[in-house]
Amino acid sequence: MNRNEGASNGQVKATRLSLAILDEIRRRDGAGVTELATHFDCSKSTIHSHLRTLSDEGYLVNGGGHYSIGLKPLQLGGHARVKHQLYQVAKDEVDELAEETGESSKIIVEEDGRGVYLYQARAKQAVTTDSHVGTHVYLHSTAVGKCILAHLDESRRNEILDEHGLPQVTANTVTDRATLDSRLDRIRDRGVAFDDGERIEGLRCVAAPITAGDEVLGAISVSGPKKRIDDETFRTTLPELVRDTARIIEINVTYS
Amino acid sequence: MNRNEGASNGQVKATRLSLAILDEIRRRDGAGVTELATHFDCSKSTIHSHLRTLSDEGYLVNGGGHYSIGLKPLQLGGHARVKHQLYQVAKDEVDELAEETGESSKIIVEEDGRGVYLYQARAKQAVTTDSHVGTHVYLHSTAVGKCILAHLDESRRNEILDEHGLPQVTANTVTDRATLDSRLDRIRDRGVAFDDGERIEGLRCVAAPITAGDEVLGAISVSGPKKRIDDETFRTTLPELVRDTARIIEINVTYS
DNA sequence: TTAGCCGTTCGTCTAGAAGGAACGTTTATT
DNA sequence: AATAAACGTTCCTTCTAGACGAACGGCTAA
Repeated sequence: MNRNEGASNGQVKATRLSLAILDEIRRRDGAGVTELATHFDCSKSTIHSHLRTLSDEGYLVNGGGHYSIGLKPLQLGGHARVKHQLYQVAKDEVDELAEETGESSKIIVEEDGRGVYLYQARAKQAVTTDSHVGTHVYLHSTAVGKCILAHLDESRRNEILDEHGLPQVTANTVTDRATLDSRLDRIRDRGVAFDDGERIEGLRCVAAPITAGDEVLGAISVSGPKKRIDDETFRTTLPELVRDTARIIEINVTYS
Repeated sequence: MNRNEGASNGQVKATRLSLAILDEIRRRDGAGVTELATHFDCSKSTIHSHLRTLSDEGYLVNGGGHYSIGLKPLQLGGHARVKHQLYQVAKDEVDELAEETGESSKIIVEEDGRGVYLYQARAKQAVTTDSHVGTHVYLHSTAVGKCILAHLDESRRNEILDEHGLPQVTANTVTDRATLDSRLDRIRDRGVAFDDGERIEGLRCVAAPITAGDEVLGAISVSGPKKRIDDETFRTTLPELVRDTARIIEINVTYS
């Protein structure tokens, strides 16, 4: 009957469906029983019992038959974040970076071959983008992601790039493996990475990796609109600032 | 035949267990199969299949048999937060409040009769407390909570207080219903609430509710150590500042 | 008023969740 | 070094409870 993929052995099918429902509701920004039943090709009653359970536990909120994400995940996520070493040692520095530059500054870590924003500090005039805490992005299409890619060991890097490929996000996204490799080389040399509208049109970003020994913990970045970040700032001022901040964070890591 | 017990009707038991496991791992700050099997009084293999599923979906990370909370919940939580009206209109104001006062400033909303921190802005010298984004607190033991209680309709307020009671958190916590009621009256009169070490010893907090029409959306606060917030600041300066900021946020709500 | 769509509830059936025992490692003890 | 204890993990069997389809009640629109 159900032609599920073979990789789901020794797992709890009901939980899988519950979590898949959560994710679908996030993607749709809220949903109802019928549309979810259609999407997952199963009965309304099945979906309903899952929704009821998830609502009861605070993972969903039910607004007259329309279900949307509740605040319970925020408790778990907040916990995971606070316990994350990089968050503890980098948050204050990233706050300062945002304040000094007047732009948006972020901490990102790798998970399952993609990048996750751990934290975002926004100065008042900073642009609001679609990226908020918890957002997943492709590693090859952002400066922060390329920092991480550059410092992963080769086998892991190949694994990730094979799995996710190099999807084109904007006109400027690097979609060629050779080009990407040469960029990663330069990132390793310089200690900073650039993104000139590769993920979001008109958005420039400068990033630096945070390493401990031979392991990369994540990366930090400053990003803002092209019209406000001129070439001089983009190529000289910001790289120095971001690189220096990354060094301070690495020292924090060592003594924490 | 059907063993339906208590309040768990028409719900998915496997999902309930999965979510209970997540919460227990959060409380324990990571756990292993055996201790969880003991805690839930069920077989190791059952726990294991749940853990495997949750890890596979990114809700947990498995570090050599020790499981801890993953970053996937951060994605859901971040989404829920960004979609929350109060976060959108209050974040910038709360950032400013933290900067002006040099203390910690928060946004809180009510969920299931308890308070949830939606956002926290910390100035550099601000104290680090146990409360981070997503933390749940009792409404009667914080200034922000009392703001919300004061502006809920009476039936809902009674419902909440009956369900959770008035547990004593510190020596200063209000545990008497009559005392609480008179404080709530004063909060309604003044538009601000105070907390002088009622939740955390030595921590003072000033809060103001955010209302829209007759509905309370949540509350904002500034909190800091008693030694830094003198009586004058605590009773006059901060209340005015917090109240004014709340008014601005309420205007933002109206025009959003 | 009626038709159609929605979320919700109910009772049945069998898929799959739960349990127990055994395995392979790792860590502590003698 | 040998042994024991404890852990996470796997396998297989049993019967619980998750999935289903049909029916219900509430809502909106024609």
